[in-house]
Amino acid sequence: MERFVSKLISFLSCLVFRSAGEVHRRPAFAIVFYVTALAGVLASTFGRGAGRPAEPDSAQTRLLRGLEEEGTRVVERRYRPGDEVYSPGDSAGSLYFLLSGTVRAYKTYGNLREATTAFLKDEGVFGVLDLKEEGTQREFAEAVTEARVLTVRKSTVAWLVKRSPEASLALFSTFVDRGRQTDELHDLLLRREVVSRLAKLLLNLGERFGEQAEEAGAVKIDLGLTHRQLADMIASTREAVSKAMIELRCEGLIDVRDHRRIVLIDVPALSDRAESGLALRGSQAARR
Amino acid sequence: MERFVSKLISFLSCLVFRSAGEVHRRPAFAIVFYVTALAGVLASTFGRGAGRPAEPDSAQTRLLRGLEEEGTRVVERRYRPGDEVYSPGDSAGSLYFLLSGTVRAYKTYGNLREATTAFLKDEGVFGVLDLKEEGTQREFAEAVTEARVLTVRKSTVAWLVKRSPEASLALFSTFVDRGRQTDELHDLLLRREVVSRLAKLLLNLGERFGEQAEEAGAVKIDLGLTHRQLADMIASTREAVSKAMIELRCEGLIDVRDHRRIVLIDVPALSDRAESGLALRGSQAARR
DNA sequence: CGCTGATTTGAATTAGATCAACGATGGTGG
DNA sequence: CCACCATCGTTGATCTAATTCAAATCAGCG
Repeated sequence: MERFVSKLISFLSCLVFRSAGEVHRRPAFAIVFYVTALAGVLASTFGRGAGRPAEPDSAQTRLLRGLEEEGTRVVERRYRPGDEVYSPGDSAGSLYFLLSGTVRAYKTYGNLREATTAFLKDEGVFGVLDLKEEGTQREFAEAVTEARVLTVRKSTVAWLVKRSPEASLALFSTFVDRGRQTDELHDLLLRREVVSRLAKLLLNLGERFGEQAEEAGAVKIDLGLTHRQLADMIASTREAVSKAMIELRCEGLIDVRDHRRIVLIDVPALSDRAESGLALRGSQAARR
Repeated sequence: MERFVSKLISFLSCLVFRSAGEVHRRPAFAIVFYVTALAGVLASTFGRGAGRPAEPDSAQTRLLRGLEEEGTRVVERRYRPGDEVYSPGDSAGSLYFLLSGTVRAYKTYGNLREATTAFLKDEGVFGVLDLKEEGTQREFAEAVTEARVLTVRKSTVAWLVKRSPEASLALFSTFVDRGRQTDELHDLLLRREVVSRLAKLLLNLGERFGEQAEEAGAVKIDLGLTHRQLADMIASTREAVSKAMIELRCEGLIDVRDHRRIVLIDVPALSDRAESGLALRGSQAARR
């Protein structure tokens, strides 16, 4: 009976583009602080995250500074872990700029599974990346950690773009950064085997969020990611990730320290693992 | 022995980011016509493809008209089916605008397989979508049919963007169009079963390239795609596509007429097929 | 007419999803 | 402070779909 109810919920939920997981996980509604900010306020707001703030001269910073100088109206919101920023069907009239914290965008697919399509930390745009106000969101976005997000109406951005070439180029760069991540996601999803996908993911994460580890050449990924989160990023399952992680650990390519601290020991070898599903096998495929 | 040679070639080829298939398929070098064009020339060049020309007011047309009016120097090249536009490692200093014909971008992965990451007809940008001149290509691009491509240095585009807000917005739209396609590719790759992926692909193609078929509500896809090409678009194999096509045909969702003319009979049903790997089954997954 | 490449079919194999079960962990509320 | 509960990490057994391999038919083209 419980099972049936669960199914029913999931079915109904799907109708409105929400997975059952969604519903279960967030019984309480997001608590959001609204801060209507004008130029003066913004000056004190940007780049002061608890975590590593956006680089002082990143494209995003330049863009937001542009907005600031023009004295446009924007909204900063704070989210707590698990809070939803938007979900499919919501208006896509704004762009969202991450100021601090971590946010992920994801889609649901198949039977109640979710695939993380973007993982942002401390900076980055999200939302539907265009300047048309009409559309609707086609994916979910939620805060992973405490996060500060700046919401800007697209008309405002378009107005700024028309006005300032610098802002235009800055916006470009911001979008392009996201584009590159999207490309990496492709590379990831193409790989057949879970180990390959995982290896590739770890390399990507290492490149974007990695810190110098104790050992020379080793990279530390200190995001506290669970196996489930990793699974969602490579379109697989907890169990499969578990096994793959163990495999990589046994091969000495990675190491996991005091729960969740992933260290990439041998990056070149990891790359190999990521590329070749198995370079060893047959390889007569695609001979045309 | 032959087999060994084939392996060796493929191995060596991979080192320079070229699949063996690549090498085998194009024994002759691409023959390319260079047409250095200035403003006056361009006026007579744009939008006169053999195929359906870009809409007179598409973002791309506006953008190119902008270039034209500024009298900037661009290059139009013609490619024959199978000719390579660029491959990984080539400079990414230019943007490529498709004027007529069909072009695809693809990556190689696993053991000599290729995945089509973009499929453009009559219009669209390709190349590394940013305005930095330094990088290198990370994928292949080849002409599928006879094609005319306009090559524009990124510095030229950047210069135009700084100069003209309209051009800036037009470039934006052009990029955004590609972004949407990329998103669709994600949706595609996430699906587990081949039938789902294929159904989704056909729907996408129908939406982008479909024509009204004889029957009401039916959509005709007349691109002359082979099963292999379809397979490359959904990261699968010829055989699997064959079977999936038959399955869809038996269910009366699609029809194939005189070789390669695909007709989507029942679009709504096809959507169902695309969404639910199988809505019927277990569905206890991801219950957290 | 004989080629090459495309399509179709079938059989064998395999990777991974699914399902179940258990100890460990960490946070919550009493 | 402790009991409780949810989630996490791990393992193993089962099952399914898709790749791989092999082979035969068909279509179009020089």
